[in-house]
Amino acid sequence: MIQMYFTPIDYDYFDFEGRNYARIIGRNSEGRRICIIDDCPIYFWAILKNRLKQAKIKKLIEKIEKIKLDLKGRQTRVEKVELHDKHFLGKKVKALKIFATNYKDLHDIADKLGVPEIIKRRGYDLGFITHYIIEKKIAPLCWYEIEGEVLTNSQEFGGIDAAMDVDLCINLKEFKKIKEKKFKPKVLAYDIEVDEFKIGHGEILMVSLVGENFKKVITWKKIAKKPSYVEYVKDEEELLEKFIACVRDVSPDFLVGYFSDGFDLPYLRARAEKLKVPLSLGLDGTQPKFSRGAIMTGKIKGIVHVDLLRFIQTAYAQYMQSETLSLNEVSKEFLGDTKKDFQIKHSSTLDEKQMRDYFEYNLHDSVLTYQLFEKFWPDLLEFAKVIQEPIFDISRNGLSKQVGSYILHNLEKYNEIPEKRPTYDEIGVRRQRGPVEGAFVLEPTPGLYKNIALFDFTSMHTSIIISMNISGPTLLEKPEKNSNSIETKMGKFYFTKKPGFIPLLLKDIFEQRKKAKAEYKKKPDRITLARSNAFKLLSASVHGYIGFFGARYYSKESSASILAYVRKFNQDTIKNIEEKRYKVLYGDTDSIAFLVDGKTKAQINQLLEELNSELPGIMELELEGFFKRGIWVTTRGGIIGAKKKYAMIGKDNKIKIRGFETVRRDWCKLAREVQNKVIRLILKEGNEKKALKYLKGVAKKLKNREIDKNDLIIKTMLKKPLSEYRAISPHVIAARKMQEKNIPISGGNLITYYIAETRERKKLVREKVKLPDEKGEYNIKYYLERQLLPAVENIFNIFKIDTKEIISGKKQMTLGDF
DNA sequence: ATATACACGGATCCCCTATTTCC
DNA sequence: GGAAATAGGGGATCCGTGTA
Repeated sequence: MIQMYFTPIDYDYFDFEGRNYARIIGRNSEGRRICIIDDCPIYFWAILKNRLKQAKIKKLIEKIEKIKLDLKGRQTRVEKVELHDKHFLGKKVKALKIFATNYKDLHDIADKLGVPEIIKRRGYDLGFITHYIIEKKIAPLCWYEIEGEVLTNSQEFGGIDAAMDVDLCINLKEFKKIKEKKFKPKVLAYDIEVDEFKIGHGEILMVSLVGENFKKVITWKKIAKKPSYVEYVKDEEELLEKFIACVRDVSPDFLVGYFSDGFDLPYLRARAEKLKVPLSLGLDGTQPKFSRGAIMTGKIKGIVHVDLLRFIQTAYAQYMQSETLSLNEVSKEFLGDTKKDFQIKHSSTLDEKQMRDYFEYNLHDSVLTYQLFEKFWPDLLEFAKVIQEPIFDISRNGLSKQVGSYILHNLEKYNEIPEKRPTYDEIGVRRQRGPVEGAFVLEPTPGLYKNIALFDFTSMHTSIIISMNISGPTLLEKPEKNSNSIETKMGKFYFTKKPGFIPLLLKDIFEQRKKAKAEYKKKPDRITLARSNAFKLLSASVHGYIGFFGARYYSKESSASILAYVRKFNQDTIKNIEEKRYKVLYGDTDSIAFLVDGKTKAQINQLLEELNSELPGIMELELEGFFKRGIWVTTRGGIIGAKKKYAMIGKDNKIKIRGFETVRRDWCKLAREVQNKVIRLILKEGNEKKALKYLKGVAKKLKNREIDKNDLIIKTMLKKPLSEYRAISPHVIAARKMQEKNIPISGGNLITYYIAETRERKKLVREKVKLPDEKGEYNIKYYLERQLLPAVENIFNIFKIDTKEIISGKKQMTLGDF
């Protein structure tokens, strides 16, 4: 027997003699790599019909206990059956806990239970790892004092210890959770360079590897003076072998790439296959396994393969400034560093110096990836600990999956049996029912306003779910007295006031977030911040989860009700503010902007307090801030006020711009910058004259072809494969042109192009599209009339200035000379 | 494949009518 | 003179990208 402190990092499982065993790879407190083997009770639930007689239940149990199955070359049987008092969807039920030998057979056993006494069968679709973590509570990256039997050259489990490249293999006997210990994971970042982008179609030229005190570029492209970090190999075959040897040598906990699920790892595999080099990266010598599906996922046994891009996509993208999630932009935002400048060309055309730059470039990509991982590690760590799923999944799962996992791991507190995943057909039906009515947006009156106050509801959807106790299980079938009710387009819905487990769970998330936030304020550090963010993201996603057709706890009625409350509280509050004789300018979902109108700060706070006193439960309205000026414009060509488009300037001169072309990446830089400057000039001084003068200057430059073509590039995302486009828009044409030039194009590519002059008169914009490096002159008419003017004309319209006339020079200026 | 709805606005698509062109 | 081609207007639709 051996005893040690241990933290789990990666989980998988195997079958031995028909039984499931979890295999957990982790580290002990000395930093040694440990593999522990453990099992857990395997069972699912059969929910019984109401008021079954004891004798009948007993008979049923006896019958079930006799079930034996022989499938997939494996014998399986029910080992025992217990009767339990449980909850299902918030209701008390009697349920049978049916134990069996193999998790994979639970579904088949459940299929054998089609008897009238059993109304539902649940809990067989969680996945073994999730089931195991729930059952044993050995959660990722927590710390445990473990006790077990060392496996050395033992025949137990088919000689597993000999196959695994770890320091120690232990058959777990006892464990208990202990206080957190410091843990610094071993990380290796990697990146490959190739000549042909299509997976496996070209040779791998080089691969870089970066770890702590470790920097290497492996290549067979040889030059005269090689940098010290470069290591030569004979050919591509040897490059693969060397790469594998390096990974095995460093033996990292995490092998990290950027877009490596979609590119680097599949490329390595494809080349390895072609050259018949086994890509044995796994700790047991196995090759990476790729899951099918639109997005490929590469899994390496024992080493957690992390594609950072995917984690950033789900957990961070919505809070980021970057326009794309390219390694370059993300590094700039989070590290203040960028990729090395290097124009990638076919390697055969590169001279010695360029090749040296290429090495440097390749290495630096891994350096950035390594540093980004360090940056995001606290977030990955806290997410994994909060949600209790392995980092491999945490780093790839979308928000619905994360919320779903969190719920599953916390059901036991409420004695709940898990609901099943919807079937494919059920999802189809749910999707067909269409969307529910969303939030309310108040139409603004266009204009420039002074002294504005902004209120907003704190975590509005979340606080409504909690305060009004909304969820599928708390929805009442029939109206009841003393319940919460709300009118929606789908009908009137009633929710019990007896707290349901989903609102309670959400309340718990909400409170834990508050706690983490307070902790962070007291002692700001990366970990408490990450924890706070994890709870924040989780709590903000629950409403989306409830309305998501793939969710276990999907409830369209609940989603409709939440949104109906959102509208109601916002509209009622607007009415209340107006009744107090304030002029409300604008409101969107959970916010309300209104004129201060000479009132003092204390009076506004008094108003806030009054409004808050009428709100139920934990709902709260807060003062977001005071603003010196704000502008709202009309819709294009219309007279009505445009929603989701405004700009305000705070007391601190900080400018908040929402929805305007300035913040949209599918407008050219010139239009965006000019609009931004115009907005700033107007907000800062409340005077449009300077802005107009500035605009005139830019228009003149544009007409004289003095504008840099780079400022006129339009960027648009290709969102799907080229062939799927029904409307052939300019960016589709640009993408086709790129394809003709053998630049690989796929959904997710940011397409750049500009609009050029053409010899003949062409009607459609798409006929004037040119790629940035294509020769041509920019189309003055297009950029004037379709970019520059549209971006600012609505703003000047507020001041009754018609920019069209001024720019085209058809009419004398009405504002005097400047 | 998958958190939700609302909203703007460019560009094309598509149908219609009026006008021009062609034989 | 009549059919076919073309232009253009305007609403519908597609598409991308924001706000919340």
